[in-house]
Amino acid sequence: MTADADLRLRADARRNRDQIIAAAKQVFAEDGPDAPMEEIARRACVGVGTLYRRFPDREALIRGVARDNFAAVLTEARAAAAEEPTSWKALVRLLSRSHELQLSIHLSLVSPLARRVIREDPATGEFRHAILEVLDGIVHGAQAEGMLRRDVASGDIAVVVSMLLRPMPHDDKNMAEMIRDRMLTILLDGLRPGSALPGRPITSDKLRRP
Amino acid sequence: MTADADLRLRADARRNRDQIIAAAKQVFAEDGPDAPMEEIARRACVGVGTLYRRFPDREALIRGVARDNFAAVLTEARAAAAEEPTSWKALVRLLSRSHELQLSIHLSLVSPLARRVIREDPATGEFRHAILEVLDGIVHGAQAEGMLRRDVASGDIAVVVSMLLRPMPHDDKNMAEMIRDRMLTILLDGLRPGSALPGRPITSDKLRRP
Amino acid sequence: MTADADLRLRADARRNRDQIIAAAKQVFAEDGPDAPMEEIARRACVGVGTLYRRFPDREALIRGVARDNFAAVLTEARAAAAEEPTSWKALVRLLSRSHELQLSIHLSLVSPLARRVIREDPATGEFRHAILEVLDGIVHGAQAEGMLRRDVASGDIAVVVSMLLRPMPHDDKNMAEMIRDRMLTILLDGLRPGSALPGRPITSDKLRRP
Amino acid sequence: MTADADLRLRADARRNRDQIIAAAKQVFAEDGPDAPMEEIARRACVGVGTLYRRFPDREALIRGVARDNFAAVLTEARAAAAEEPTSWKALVRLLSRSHELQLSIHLSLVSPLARRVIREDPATGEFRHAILEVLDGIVHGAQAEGMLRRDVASGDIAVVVSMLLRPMPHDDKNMAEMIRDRMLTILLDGLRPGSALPGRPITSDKLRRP
DNA sequence: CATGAATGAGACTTCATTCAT
DNA sequence: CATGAATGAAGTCTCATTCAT
Repeated sequence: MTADADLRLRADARRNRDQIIAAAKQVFAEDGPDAPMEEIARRACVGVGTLYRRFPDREALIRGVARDNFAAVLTEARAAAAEEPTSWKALVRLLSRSHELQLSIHLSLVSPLARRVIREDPATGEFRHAILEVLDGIVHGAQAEGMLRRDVASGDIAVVVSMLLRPMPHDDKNMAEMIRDRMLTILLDGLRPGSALPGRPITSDKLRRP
Repeated sequence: MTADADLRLRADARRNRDQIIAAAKQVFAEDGPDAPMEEIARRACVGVGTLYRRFPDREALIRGVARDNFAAVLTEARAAAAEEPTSWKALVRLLSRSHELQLSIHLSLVSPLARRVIREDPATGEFRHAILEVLDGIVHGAQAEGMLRRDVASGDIAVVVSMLLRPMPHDDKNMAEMIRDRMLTILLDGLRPGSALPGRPITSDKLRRP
Repeated sequence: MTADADLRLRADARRNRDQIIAAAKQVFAEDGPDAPMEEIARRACVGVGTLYRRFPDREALIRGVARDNFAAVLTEARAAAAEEPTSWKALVRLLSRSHELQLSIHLSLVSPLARRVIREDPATGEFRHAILEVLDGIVHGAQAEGMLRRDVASGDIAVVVSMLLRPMPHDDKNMAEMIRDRMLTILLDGLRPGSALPGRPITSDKLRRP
Repeated sequence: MTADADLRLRADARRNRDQIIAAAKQVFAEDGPDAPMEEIARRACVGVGTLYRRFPDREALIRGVARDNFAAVLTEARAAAAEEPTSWKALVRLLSRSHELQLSIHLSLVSPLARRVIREDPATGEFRHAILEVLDGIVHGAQAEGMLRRDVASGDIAVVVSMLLRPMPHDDKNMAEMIRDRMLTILLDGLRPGSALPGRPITSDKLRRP
């Protein structure tokens, strides 16, 4: 899930690195990607110095989080495709619970810096590509099953996912979850074969540079 | 549009205030609500001193922007309700073009500070309340017209609006617009009477504390 | 002696600016051009913020000091040329007491950063050019007087000055002064018409990019 | 060349030490004595830990470099005295090419820290003493030969050396060399018997605390 | 009142030094 | 012993806010 270079880290260094990524995910999610580096270091129980040794600057850290994150999403997408009996069910699963994905979306949504960093990182780009490929398969499958309207493509689905996974405007956990479920249903209803959509299907390569 | 106290401002002071709000909207939209105060002052063509005379601190400025913004949305919602021939059309109009609304949503989305400030400001709260009341009327109207599924309430619609108006994940203006149109159609399809939604309708008072 | 833009500064800002330059000269002379900015601010009796408002970063400060410094040297050179009865005496005066010059030399000697900044600043370059022009006149005059060997040019003299004005390797003030006097005499003796020098005279344009 | 204790080092440890000193010389020459320790370690192809095992802190490293350096200078001075046919020629040779010396001078010139460390290190002091003794012999010899003015002492010569060996204000290698040659000739001319110098000869003990 | 200068707290980053592996 | 990871103090710089002009 992480770059090859990291595999050669000493055990303790490796542990630190993971703690830092985990802490950064948390803090980024809570305070946005401008959160103080010290806060992240504290959360990871390391000194700032260690953080900076592993990630030379904020951009590198964002990059690190994004890669780890996209990698996790890819895993999740593959699992959904492999484990669900139908493509439509895989799609529903992806739409309902991709918590990892949420962070990436939040990140690239909120901060111009983060957006740029993510866009410019080739490794993240590859993950994105792989994810969209899996999604492509699911979309075509669901269309073949007659469950999904034929005038959408995996790019449309990516957008739907991103809409669903953005932070819901409610602080209450349960409420937020119910809201999300309702929106999911509305969207799924809207995704069934029905009236024609405007424009052309958003194919995955249209999102290459989001 | 603004609190009563402001009405007594001298003409030039008034102009300053408006310039500042306008500049702040721009800058907040571009750089988020943590943008340097000097930048906002510069854009408004006033000194920081003037900005601080009008808005004692950043929170006051955010408050000012939020009020102005919610007021504009209210105006827009009332216009839609008054001018469109059917409630359903009013709803579609609200969903398609509420650029003012976009900023509020962006603001309360992105920054914990802004979220708190908006939530805690009673004046903004009143605007929100008024907006949801108008929306209530539209929703009931559209349901009476048989165009809108009966298991949604104005709170659900507010959520739908917020989903649609968040920044779309694409830098190309046209692409972003097409994406939005497609999502709008999908959502409208999903909002037509159809399969049952999970949970209970989100009534407007459920969103009182967003 | 300072750039035009500075003339429009408010009176207090102007005073601050001058204090900062003066403090920076002192501190640079004592601790080199890597000295903490805070130290300089303290010496100038201003906050760091003020220092950074006037000079956006260390390079800008070095540049400011260099300009001020070269301007002073130019004044000194012109005074020597104008006030001394013979060119040779003007030359001797320049060689003996150009305390201002000392700092510039120290600066450009000691720190790669300072060297680069000084070299790349066009304003400083113009001062340097003007100084070398004055020196040219003095050199030619002294040669016409028969006091100065004919196989040197103003560039050579600039080098001699720089050798003399570098910090002498002794902490005792008086000792350092005596040492300098002795070296001055040795050098003046060496500069009188005598045995041929190797190479070609260093003309001022050879030092354009020192 | 180095203190006795070092002689007992195992061969590989010895090699490490030498690599470190060599790297430090390079790096000090390029970036000054404040250069990062890691940089020096990297250049020496050892870990920082090894560097710190050999030299407990930066001062110790500077001390090590200074000793090594002064030792080399002493060797060079002795060689000049022994190999040149006349004392004057030995003097000229010392003045023209003492690259080792250059570093010491650079060091003690540039950084207050280095200056203090060098001054306070007894071992370096002894080397300095020995060097000045050799120089004394050369000076007296040259005076006896009638080539050197009688009102100078070895301290004066040390100063002349230090003037000549400081970095010349020019980036072009060839130019710098030509400049140095010209200055050498001027100084040698000035050192021939001639007009009386001011002050008293700088004897070597006057430089004991430079 | 408007202006923009000054302040200083706080965030970022670097690096000397220590210490676990 | 060698290594390079971890630490945190210290320096750089930014910006919210106050205040003199």
